Amino acid sequence: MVDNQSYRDKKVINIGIVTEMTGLSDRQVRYYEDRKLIFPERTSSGFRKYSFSDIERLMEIAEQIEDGVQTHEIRKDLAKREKHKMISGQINSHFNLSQSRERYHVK
Amino acid sequence: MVDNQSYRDKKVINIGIVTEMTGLSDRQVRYYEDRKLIFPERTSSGFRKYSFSDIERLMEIAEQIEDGVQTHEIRKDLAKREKHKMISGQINSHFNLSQSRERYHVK
DNA sequence: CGTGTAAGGAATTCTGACACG
DNA sequence: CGTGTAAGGAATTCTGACACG
Repeated sequence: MVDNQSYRDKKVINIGIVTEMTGLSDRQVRYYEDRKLIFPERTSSGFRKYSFSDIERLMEIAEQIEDGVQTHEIRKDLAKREKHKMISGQINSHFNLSQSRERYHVK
Repeated sequence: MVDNQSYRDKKVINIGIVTEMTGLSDRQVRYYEDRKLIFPERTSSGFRKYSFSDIERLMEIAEQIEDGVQTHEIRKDLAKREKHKMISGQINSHFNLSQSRERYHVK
């Protein structure tokens, strides 16, 4: 079954639960989205929906921020990882959709 | 890691997503709770929170209802299953909390 | 019995902005 | 740069009840 993985990645969690689980403020969570570090989905009415893996990701981000890493750097690390995934053949949808173009601009 | 299981059982999903995923109405979902077929948690403000396994359970319930099985019967089947789990040593919290007393009354 | 619905209220989330630094 | 906050509005969820059957 591929189900466990899908539970981990399925975006069904409101921001309220996310802040509770991560200890971050909603302001922080939204800001990291603005900085392109996380990619929640939206309900038709505009509510953000997160997955468990988003929550894990946020905890990683929080650690780095505490260590003084800037969002810009964290973002570059993400790009690096995604690149490896591409190479290994694991396509990531948000990467394809929102980052592939940019990669050829960012120098 | 025990994490996959915890994702499955962690109650973090609002009723809106549940109705969307199961195709049931909120009225139905709440009714099945009233009938003691599912056991969502509550936020401090009273919002119901469901897990992925709750959603799976709801789909099972929906099937049985369609087959004309009454909630009362579905509930008894649940009790039966829980009993087996007890025997095999897998304690289930809601069973312990809300049903163990009852078992000695229900004839 | 199982489910639909209108009703009123309370809690959640959203965006854009000002603030500090 | 990263985060707090007050502001106003829109969408969500909650409960108890009436309805049908």
